[in-house]
Amino acid sequence: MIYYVTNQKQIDPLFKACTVEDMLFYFKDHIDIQVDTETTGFFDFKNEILLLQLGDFNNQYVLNFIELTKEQKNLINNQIFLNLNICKIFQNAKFDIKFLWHYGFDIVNVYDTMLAEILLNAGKNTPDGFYSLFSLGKRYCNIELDKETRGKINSYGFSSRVIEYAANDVKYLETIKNKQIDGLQKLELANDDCQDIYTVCGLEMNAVIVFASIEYNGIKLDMSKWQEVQKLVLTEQDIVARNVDEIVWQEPKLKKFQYIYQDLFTTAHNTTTVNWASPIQKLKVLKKLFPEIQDTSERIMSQYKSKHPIIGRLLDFNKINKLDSFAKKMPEHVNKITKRIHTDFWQILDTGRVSSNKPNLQQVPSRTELGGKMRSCFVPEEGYKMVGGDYSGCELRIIAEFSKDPVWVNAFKEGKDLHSELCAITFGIDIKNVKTATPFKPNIKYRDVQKTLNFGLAYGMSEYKLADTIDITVDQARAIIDKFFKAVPKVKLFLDMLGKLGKTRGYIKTAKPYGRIRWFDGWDSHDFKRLGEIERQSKNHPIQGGNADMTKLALVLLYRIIKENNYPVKLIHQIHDEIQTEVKEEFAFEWSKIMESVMIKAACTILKEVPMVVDCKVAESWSK
DNA sequence: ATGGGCCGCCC
DNA sequence: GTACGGGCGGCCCATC
Repeated sequence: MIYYVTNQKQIDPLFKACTVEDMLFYFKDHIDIQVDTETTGFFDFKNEILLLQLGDFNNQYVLNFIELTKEQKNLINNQIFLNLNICKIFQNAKFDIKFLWHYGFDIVNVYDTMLAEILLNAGKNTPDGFYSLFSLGKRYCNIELDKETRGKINSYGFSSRVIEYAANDVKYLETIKNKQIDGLQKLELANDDCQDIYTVCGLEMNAVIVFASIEYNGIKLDMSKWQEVQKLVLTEQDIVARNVDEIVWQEPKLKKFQYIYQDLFTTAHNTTTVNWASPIQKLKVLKKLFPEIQDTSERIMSQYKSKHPIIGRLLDFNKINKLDSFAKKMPEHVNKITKRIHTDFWQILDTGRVSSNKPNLQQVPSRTELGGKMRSCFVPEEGYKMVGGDYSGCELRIIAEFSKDPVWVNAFKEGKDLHSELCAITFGIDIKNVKTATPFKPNIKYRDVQKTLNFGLAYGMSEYKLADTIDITVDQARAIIDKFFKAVPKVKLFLDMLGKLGKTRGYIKTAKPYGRIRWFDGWDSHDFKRLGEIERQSKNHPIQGGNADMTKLALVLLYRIIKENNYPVKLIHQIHDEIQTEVKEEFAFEWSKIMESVMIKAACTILKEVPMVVDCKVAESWSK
């Protein structure tokens, strides 16, 4: 039965009229309630809720949200949303939660059918729309839900079709949830309590509220500072462009090309204007100098760096061009109402990591000097500080923990520098000399080779890639890798075991207590390219995914602590192994200590033997 | 308008 | 018979 909660005298006979109080009475002893909202658009601090739907399989209540009084909203909030005993089931909860917060509601105990479905299928090749409610309805309930009506809902009143559509959107969620939970339990991704944060399911269902809050809070961009940096970028870009131009002018082989900066009076006839931002045009010009050059990427071009001065200039151009596009775009993402930037997270990638969209705040430049300046434009409000924490050497510690290699474990236990320790062993040199040049390449230090190796092995790096990365021959690279694995045999055993496990079972999991699963499909025993991929992904998933599990747990614990104590702290960003918060000035130092201990506590859930180190800093801006 | 490819930014 | 894991997106350019 569909109930329509409204003040209207006449309603469609298909529906029953009822009051908020009637509805609350019906839900009194429920443990699951299915929730959805219909809104005027995507959440942007301006769009509004039109309908709020609450229901179970038998009865769906469609509330005309515009007519709800403050008292009625309070009742719904206290008796349903804040009721710990009632699980609120959503499809894509993050969307609705932000709207509900905007109207003064708060929420605990959430289950998201979309997230559960993503967990169940991580790594699988799924078609577009696989996680939509329409698709879930079909798979789990064999029902064809209406997908036309959404978007045709307007604020002029609600037609019967709209109300029926809205009701159906919450009718099947509980059925879907129950079937998903069966699947999740079979894979040990959930236990009887789907909110248990020490299972993957419970972790994600708690984390969705945290990611909603990070998006809702947003992050402040100091606009005038940003414009200053943008000017610096433009100045630099101009210099680089003129440098390119000058070299083209001086190079006889490039006589017929010119760049826009070419002085009009000296321009020769029959010239072609080159857009250096175009890979195709750039390649055409470079082929005049190096007919065999394949593309204009940094990887390829840098091999020609010593052969012609234009190469270095074009590399500079590519980089500064990139920074320029960041500089140009970022201000467009500042919300008109909040004056802050609100990203949109995708909560569960195949490894369990999170990605960030529109804008991607996980790729704000930081490595170069100008990049660092761009990052420092992200600031706290007046009277607040930025407090950030990051896991130090997170992935390397995970390798140490699970390989149990004594060299790695001891390096972390004793707080030594792992790269230097391993470097001395791999190359058989004294630890004091790890920062000296290698015999095969005088511009590369021993320790840098080791660093590349240590990080690369978590990705299943081959001798070809190592050779490419540090510019040595494949034979030299192979010799280094052999020596390295001889020095730390347990690491090799561990990684080989993971690679084999993934290939034989068709899936791989992160460590206990989580065991986040990643499936491998679309391959057969002859498909060597795919098998190579699976092997590398099998090695990487427990490492990268373990990092993701730990960071998500830290976020959930931090969110709880902030709420319970009403701390003046906002979670504002997450970058894989880093968490950023905005904190009232007078509380910043104390918070940095709390944050450090909570992040370490989260890490200890996964790392039992190897210690974790968290670098927590109070700062005036987001920095490296 | 749309979409694929190039290339570079992040961890 | 491959050749480094996980991402996003601006820009160019071909295509419609």
